[in-house]
Amino acid sequence: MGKKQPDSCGLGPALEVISGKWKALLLWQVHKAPARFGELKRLVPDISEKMLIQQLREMEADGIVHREVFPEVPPRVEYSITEFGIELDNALIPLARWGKQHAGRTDGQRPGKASALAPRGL
Amino acid sequence: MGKKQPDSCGLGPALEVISGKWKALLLWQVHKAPARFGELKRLVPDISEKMLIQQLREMEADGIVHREVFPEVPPRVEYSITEFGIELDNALIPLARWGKQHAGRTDGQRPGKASALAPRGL
DNA sequence: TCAAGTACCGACAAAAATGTAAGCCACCCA
DNA sequence: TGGGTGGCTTACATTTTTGTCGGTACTTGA
Repeated sequence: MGKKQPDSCGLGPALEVISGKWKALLLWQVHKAPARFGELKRLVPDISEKMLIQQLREMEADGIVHREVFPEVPPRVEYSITEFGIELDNALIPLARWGKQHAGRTDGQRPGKASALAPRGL
Repeated sequence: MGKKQPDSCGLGPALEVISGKWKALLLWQVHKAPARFGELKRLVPDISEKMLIQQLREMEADGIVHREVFPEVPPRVEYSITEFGIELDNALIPLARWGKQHAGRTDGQRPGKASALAPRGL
């Protein structure tokens, strides 16, 4: 970090925020509607509880999702998208369109990939 | 892949294509101007040769950069951005703007991060 | 009393991504 | 004959990310 490079285009922070295996998927789920922990678990069946909570916490720290505890019985925790998250979502639309338009050129070509990242159905 | 989910928004492929530690940076460099191997090495000083060639090859496989060998002496290899890559670049602009606008909310908050991904100056 | 549901935490292990260092081959120049 | 450049390749090590599995605390229902 000695010399500040003139090429700070903002992509770094942005990519960091969504580049978890499940983050985009989770962002999209809470974008559709607020959801509670167990609900998200059901919506994204292949995620483990550890990963679910971990990614949610990071997204919370990054300000794109909001976590609210309702002191009821049984306890209820709801995750919802923030304004900040909605803007991110919108910024992702062109990228999604790009991926959709040219689907098939990249996907399925590399056999050894596509297992760790991009679970499926993005 | 048993049941096709209705939520194929294209983000998966797109994220897979740019989510390497150096890919966005490299895409941006070849976007500015075609460059040869050693040139890229100089432009992105912290990348190792192995990573450089690896990421370039993957980007080539994904169709976003083009590799051309000039049978000269000394041998010359030039990497340039493709049409496909330019479109990707454009699709990334809103995302970059998002990251730039809200810089500081995410960056620098998590001490243990920012080392593996997003080298610097994105 | 036992099972089940909700929302987690944490140790450990596997897998994936990245880094380090060395070597290769063809050529040029001295 | 030896060193330097260009564009790689390969083996191996380290770091980062993700997964597995078990446990916690509380409460309701059978």
